[in-house]
Amino acid sequence: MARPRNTESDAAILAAAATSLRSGGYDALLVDDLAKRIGVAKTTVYRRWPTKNHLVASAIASWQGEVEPPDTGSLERDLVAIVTDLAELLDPAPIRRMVAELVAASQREPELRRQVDALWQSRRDAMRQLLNDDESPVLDQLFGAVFYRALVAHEKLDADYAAALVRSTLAGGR
Amino acid sequence: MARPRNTESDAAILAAAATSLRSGGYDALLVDDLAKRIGVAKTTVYRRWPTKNHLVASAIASWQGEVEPPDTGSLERDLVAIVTDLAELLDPAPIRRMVAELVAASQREPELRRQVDALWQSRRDAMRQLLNDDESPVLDQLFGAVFYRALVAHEKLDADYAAALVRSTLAGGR
Amino acid sequence: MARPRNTESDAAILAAAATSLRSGGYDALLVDDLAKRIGVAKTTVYRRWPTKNHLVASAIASWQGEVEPPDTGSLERDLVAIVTDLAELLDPAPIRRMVAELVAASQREPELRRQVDALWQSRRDAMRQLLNDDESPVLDQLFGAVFYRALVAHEKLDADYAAALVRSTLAGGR
Amino acid sequence: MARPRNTESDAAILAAAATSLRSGGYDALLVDDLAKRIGVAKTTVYRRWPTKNHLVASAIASWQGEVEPPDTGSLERDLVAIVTDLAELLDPAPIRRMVAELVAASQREPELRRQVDALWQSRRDAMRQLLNDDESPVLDQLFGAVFYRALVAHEKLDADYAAALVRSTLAGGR
DNA sequence: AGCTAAGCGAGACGGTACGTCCAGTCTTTCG
DNA sequence: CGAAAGACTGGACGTACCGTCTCGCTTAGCT
Repeated sequence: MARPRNTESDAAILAAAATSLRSGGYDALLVDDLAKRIGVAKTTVYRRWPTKNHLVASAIASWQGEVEPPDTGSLERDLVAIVTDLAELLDPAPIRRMVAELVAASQREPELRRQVDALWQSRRDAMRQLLNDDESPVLDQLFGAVFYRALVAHEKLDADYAAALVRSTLAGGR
Repeated sequence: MARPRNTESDAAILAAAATSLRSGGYDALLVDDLAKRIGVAKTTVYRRWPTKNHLVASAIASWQGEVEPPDTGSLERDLVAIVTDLAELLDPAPIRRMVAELVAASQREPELRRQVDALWQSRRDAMRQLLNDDESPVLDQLFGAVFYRALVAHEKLDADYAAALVRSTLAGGR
Repeated sequence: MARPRNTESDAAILAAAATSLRSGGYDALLVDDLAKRIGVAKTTVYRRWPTKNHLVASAIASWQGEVEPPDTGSLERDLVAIVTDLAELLDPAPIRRMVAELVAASQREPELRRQVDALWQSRRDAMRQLLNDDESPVLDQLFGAVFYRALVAHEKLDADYAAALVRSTLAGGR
Repeated sequence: MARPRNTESDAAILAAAATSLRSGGYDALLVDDLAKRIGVAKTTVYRRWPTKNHLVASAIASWQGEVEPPDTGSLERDLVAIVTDLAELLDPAPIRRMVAELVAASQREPELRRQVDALWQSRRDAMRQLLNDDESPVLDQLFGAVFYRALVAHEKLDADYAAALVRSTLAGGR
């Protein structure tokens, strides 16, 4: 019944936030600047996201399309598809940096956690469906390895690695 | 001729920093508070560490216990020992929070990265030695799964999980 | 031809405004709160009064009846009647506070000035009529003394003072 | 033992505050601008005065000139001197505006009141001494008339008026 | 009876200050 | 020179409140 929120503002803010994040990471996103840049009042930002952190979470979530569960007929090929997609997503340094910030922020703020978790949800769903086992640690092994190389080991992530990882996981270590 | 530095201050600062980090992570460590709490001038802190980040790095480095490579005669038992150790280390929420902060900070600041990496080095070395293969993704699968559950999936980490993870990794998924 | 304004809203708004003003003065009157409290839209307030200041002026004016020029047959008694009335009006601290705000606001905003001036007009008219002299500073002396004690000197204002003031003014100082 | 406060900053801040107040009254004094203008961090201002209001109070207190009690041998001439001085002080519109703001603010904040009262103190003292009567309403009549014309009646204040006012006050109305 | 202009509740919006928080640097005095 | 104390710069954050705007709905009164 009241004046509806301007959905263009939502989009503009998210877009601007994403741009800032990509360019210089978390610290490059200044709420004041962002608002000024897109011609919106700071209050309009804070009405939508109570905190810079919340905005960051949304910005990332927004730039992430849904992931379709692959269906190549082969479990291995399907797994490779999913893992490769994630690996290539997490390879660029700016992305690693931001994902790391998000992971940290999601430990601090429960609200944010939900949004960040949602980021990976479709990938998890696709994987669970393929594995057909709700308990198997295989999901952790595959996704974990990718995150681990991105955030902890600082190693390269590409299609070759993804393939090797899936192969190793399916075959077992000795 | 000049007054020597008070080495007790070094220790006190590191200890206080570690305490803060454990309790609330990176953001809970405020240089001002820390100095006041232990009765030291802020300058005394900054004379030793040029930056909060450097201090954090030192604090972490100081508390990293060396991990002895186990030798039970069985590869699986050895792996379970290492993985269980890490899993139990990363189970408590405050630790997760802080590790997440460190991971994020280490993406921001290259200097910090080296120190944070050093934190896990002895575990990596032990694992590499057991695996006897510098390229195998198995290390990523094991450590990655543990970090993943701690930081991304927010799931429990205990000895049972560690054992199941090792078993799954060695046996292979199907 | 169009829907008429709801006159009950006028009254409710004025009443609520007066209450706020009495309780905590100018700063205690928040248009948002006021509207919410009485279940009226902010626009309904602003349709009637273009500004918080205008509303404040009306609120005060509304609670102030017209002042009848007294006619006791004696100039002194008439003057005492008028001055006592004003003095007793301006004695309570909340009123002083608000009058002070109005005086200040009327310096800022010419529009408001007219309304605030109107507040005192009937008293000025009555006085002028009694004095029968458009130039005499006596009006300033009488009204001025009362305002001065209320706003600048922070001294008591009661019937006794009013009588003494009139006496002194008529008699002259020495 | 610690670094002492920079007393020049105190003075510079007060001077800048006074300038702002004179130019446009209370609302023209913006803490941010002020700090920027004199090359000081906002925190340096807030370290000294917890609030804009406190700063305003100090600024006013700092600029109050002492008034010497005149001694011409004639009561009337002495009174005219004092009243003329005040009248000419309060004639310019910007001053009226600011005085009105101060009067209002001093009703709001007790701390401020003391400082604002001090502004007029030496004039009151001089007047009391001349009148030689602690109770006489004559002081209220004279000062009150001037303030009244400045703040309520919006009428001219000059030496002629001051003389007429003193004459009227001494002679009595009728 | 329907059309229309305005009132209304709800709340978004632009704008502008305010006061707070912290990192890192600088300055003073003492030992 | 080292250390304690704390002032200082600098810059972002989130809050508060004003006055305007835009919805969708309601209510006269004119045709």
